[in-house]
Amino acid sequence: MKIASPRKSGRPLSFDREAALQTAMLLFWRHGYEATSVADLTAAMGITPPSLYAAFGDKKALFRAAVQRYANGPVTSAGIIAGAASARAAACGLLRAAAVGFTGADTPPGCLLATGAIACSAAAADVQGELAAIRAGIEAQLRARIDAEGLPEPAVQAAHVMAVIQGMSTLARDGAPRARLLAVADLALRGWP
Amino acid sequence: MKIASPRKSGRPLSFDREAALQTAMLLFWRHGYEATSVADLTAAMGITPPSLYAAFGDKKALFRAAVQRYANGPVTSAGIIAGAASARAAACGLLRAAAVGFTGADTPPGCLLATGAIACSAAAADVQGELAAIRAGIEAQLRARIDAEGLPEPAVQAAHVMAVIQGMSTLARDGAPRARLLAVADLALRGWP
DNA sequence: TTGATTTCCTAGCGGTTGATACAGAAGTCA
DNA sequence: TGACTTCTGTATCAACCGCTAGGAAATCAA
Repeated sequence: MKIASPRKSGRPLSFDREAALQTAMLLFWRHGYEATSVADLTAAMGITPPSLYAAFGDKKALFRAAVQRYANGPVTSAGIIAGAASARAAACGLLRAAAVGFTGADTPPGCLLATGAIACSAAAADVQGELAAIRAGIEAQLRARIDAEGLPEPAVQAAHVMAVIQGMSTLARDGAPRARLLAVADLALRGWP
Repeated sequence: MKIASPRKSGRPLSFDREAALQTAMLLFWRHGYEATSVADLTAAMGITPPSLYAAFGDKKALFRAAVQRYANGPVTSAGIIAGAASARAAACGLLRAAAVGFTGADTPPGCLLATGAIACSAAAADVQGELAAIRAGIEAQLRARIDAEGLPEPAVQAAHVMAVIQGMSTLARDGAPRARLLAVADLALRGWP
């Protein structure tokens, strides 16, 4: 039974797997899952289709890995929520992180989780569901944080924050600058209980 | 020169053009522009490809006609904004109409303008831009309404309302019921100046 | 060097995409 | 009735889709 360290031998990889995954993530981020073709991916990653399939499985698995890389970056929603001093601080942190993350100079505008698979064919329904599950998880964590403080309407408050975040993704895609998004984030908290 | 009424002669259409357009609109609404194939459309509309192309031009023109039909329905954003008694009433009307419109029993969840062409390939960049222009137009009308009353930060207020509306589309797609969306709409107005 | 192992690229698979040539059918006109 | 116009279905186009078979090339242990 193979326990660990499969003693790699044979021809080594000719490309940086993490760099290729980063490139794929940026493409998916900009164009979404279905509108990004394998030909687009291989061209941007600088590899051929067989290398892509050998390294990542298939297009769906590559997208999942890209989403994983996106969600587990230096700033995570779970980290913001858990590390905040209060539910209000958690909501504020999420909104501000979204405003900044959706308007990065070196990244596509908007949010991969929000736009990666919103309207897609039946063949991508599972991918759509996975992103929805991630969004639901973030919303549930925020709701639990609000509920723990005994604030009113935790579900509605959490849903409102999520809606503003998803909407800011579209605003960013439509060209709204970071300052505008940060102002919207502040405004969204003005109705906090 | 052909002035008007091109004196239709020849074989008449064997299908109801408006009903077919309605069917196409619902398909685009659910799956978006690119994920809806011509084969999907012809199957649902009950016609063959040549009939579709003769009646509507091409897929892009059919989508534009569907968007037109969607935006010019019984309830329009421009009508809500123009008919409201105040800027606050306009924002409230838009938010509530969105909550209701995104959770119709006989229509797909969410908003065609929000999800019809969010993340798409370069070939659909023009369609994406057209939807963005429609969104920008609605936001501009709302902003003008706010500005006319001398309220503070009209641009940010309008952007916030638009963000909540776009976000509610995603919430609806993820299964949020109408009551939840209406509660979010009310909450979004709590920070009104 | 030899053999085992792994990755590499070339070429192409079957299927789907949006869109159309063609010929006949079904109407309106005189 | 017959000329004319328009719509209809069949059958298909070239291009692209996600994906892979097959063999050459590169690295390892021995």
